[in-house]
Amino acid sequence: MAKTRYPGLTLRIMTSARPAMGPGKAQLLEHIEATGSISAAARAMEMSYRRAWQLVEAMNRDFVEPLVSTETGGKRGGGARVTPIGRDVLRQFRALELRASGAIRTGVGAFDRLLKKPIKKR
Amino acid sequence: MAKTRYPGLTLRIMTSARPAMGPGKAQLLEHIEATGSISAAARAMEMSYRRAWQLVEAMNRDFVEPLVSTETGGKRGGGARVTPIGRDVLRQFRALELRASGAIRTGVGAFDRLLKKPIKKR
DNA sequence: AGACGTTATATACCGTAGAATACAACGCGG
DNA sequence: CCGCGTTGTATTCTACGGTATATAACGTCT
Repeated sequence: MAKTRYPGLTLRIMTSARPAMGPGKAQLLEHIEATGSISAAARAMEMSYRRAWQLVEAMNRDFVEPLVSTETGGKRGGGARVTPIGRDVLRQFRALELRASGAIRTGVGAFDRLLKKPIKKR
Repeated sequence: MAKTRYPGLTLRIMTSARPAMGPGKAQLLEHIEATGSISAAARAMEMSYRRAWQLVEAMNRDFVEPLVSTETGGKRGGGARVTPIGRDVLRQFRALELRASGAIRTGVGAFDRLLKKPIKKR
């Protein structure tokens, strides 16, 4: 999964009520896509299973269709997959991050010079 | 003070350690500028004085010069003013928000159609 | 039948961010 | 000299987000 971060900014898409998509949920979706499991994704992110599950539940609730489908039992004991709309949401969000990041890149430099510690880059 | 929000996104400028500037601190600066007092700004935002003061302290610590200067005693009992660099930081941050918001405006529309509840607008 | 690794859910616990409260210092004005 | 409204600081309390833990249901495989 992409470990891409966008230096110096965090972007959150807000609904009227609460944050619908942000860096955390996006990364979780990527880990679920990579591992096929909520619990494996949670372990990879060093996040409790409960929290990961709650984030998945929130995403499935807030969007018109579930972003993650799950099944219990079976060969692997169960699993989770990112749905087509889930991949779509993820791709769109990453694109928005990139565009926002690109739009402010120059301005961030001036801002950086006013800070003691530099902007987060990695 | 400007009550401008940028529909659908929140932007935070991150240093290597922690968020250096975001919607909350920006709004606090505007209230301090408008009222000439940390406590009045806190009351206006329905925030505890302590929290407002901590945010001011963090900003004064993280930037090369204080964004807010204060004095105790005197006619009004004391007060706080946004320094020139403080106004500069605020202006730059609001500009960054605008540019980021503008850059993703079209994409946010597509995102919106995937959400049950619409994007925050006000 | 039983073991395994998941999802799904409940419950108890904890760490900490923030609120509430209290109080000293300051400086002007009555 | 005292009161007022600040800043600045310490202390206590509370609400809550998140962790840890336990357990049930599920389906496949041995």
